[in-house]
Amino acid sequence: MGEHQLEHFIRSGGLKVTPQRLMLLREIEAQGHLDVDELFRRAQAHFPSISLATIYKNLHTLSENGILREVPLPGKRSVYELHHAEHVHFFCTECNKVCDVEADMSDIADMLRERTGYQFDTMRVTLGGPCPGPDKCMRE
Amino acid sequence: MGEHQLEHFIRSGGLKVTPQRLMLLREIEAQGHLDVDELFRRAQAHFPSISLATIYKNLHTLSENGILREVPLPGKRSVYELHHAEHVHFFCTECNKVCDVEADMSDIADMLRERTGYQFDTMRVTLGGPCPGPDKCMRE
DNA sequence: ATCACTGCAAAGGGTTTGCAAGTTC
DNA sequence: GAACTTGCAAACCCTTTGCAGTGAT
Repeated sequence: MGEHQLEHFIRSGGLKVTPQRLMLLREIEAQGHLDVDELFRRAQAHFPSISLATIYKNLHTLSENGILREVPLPGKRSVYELHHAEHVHFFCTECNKVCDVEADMSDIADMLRERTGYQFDTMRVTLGGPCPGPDKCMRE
Repeated sequence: MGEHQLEHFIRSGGLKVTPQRLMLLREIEAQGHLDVDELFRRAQAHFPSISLATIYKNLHTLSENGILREVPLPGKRSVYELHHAEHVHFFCTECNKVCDVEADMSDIADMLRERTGYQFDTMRVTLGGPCPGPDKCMRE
C-alpha cells in the first residue's frame, strides 16, 4: 500500500499523521499479523525511545477507526492486521503464527446469513491446526 | 448433560472429579458462555470461599483436556463453553453477549478444506453485530 | 493557536505461581 | 498413601491513565 493511501486512511478518521503511526502501519503491513510485543520490538528499531503506551494507544485508536483489525486468538494475545476484505485466518498450533488464507468468503457469508437469519456486520473465521509447511504458512 | 457423563468426561482426561469442577461445568452448561468474572461470581454462590485461582486453574486444565473450549473475542475477555460440535457464535456488539447459532457447519468446513487446501483441526466462526432481539439472542 | 499525540512514570487490573492443608482414587 | 486439587497470598505480569512537553494542521 502506498504512503499516500496510508496517510489518507489515517486522516479520514480525523487522526493525525505521525511518523510513529506510519511506521506501525508499515510494520503490520509487512508482517501481516503482529501482537503488541512484536510490534514494540520492531518499533524500537525505528524509534529507540518509543513507549509501549504509544503502541497500545495507537492499536486502539487505529482499530476503532477501522484502519486496523484485532484478531483474537485462543490462549494467546490478539494480533493486529490491516483491515481488508473478509478473509480466513489460519492459526498454526505448532509455530503459533497466523496467516491469511486465500479464499473468497462472500458466498459463505451469504450462506450463513440465510441459514442463521442473523444480519451480522462482521465475520471472523479462524482455522487451527499444524500448518502444512513453509510454502503454505511460515513454519520452517 | 447428565451428572455421570460430566464425571466421565473429567475422569477420561486423567483428572479428578471435585465438587468445584462439577459446579463450574454445570454453570457453564446452564449459561452457555461465561467469562472468568461471571464464573467466579456464580461460583461464590455455591462455594463462598472458592478462590479465583481455582477458577483460572480449572479453566486451563479443562480446556487443555478438551472438556471446555475458549472462545476469544475482540476487545473482551474470552468466554468458555462446553466443548461440543462445530458451531457458529454470534457476538452481540450491543449487549456484549455471545450465543450459539443453530447452523450445520460440516459442509462449510468441507468447502473451506477444499478451497484453502489446509487440513485444519478446529474452525471458529464468530459473527458480530447488533443481535435481532430477545427471541434470537439475549438482548432486552 | 489549537488540538492531538508522544513518552514517561505511576497506578490499576488481571493472571499466575508456590505452598500448606485438604481431597480423590 | 500417592497424586492431585484447593485456597491463600504474593508475585508477576500486562494494560491503562495522567500529565507535561512536543508535534501536526
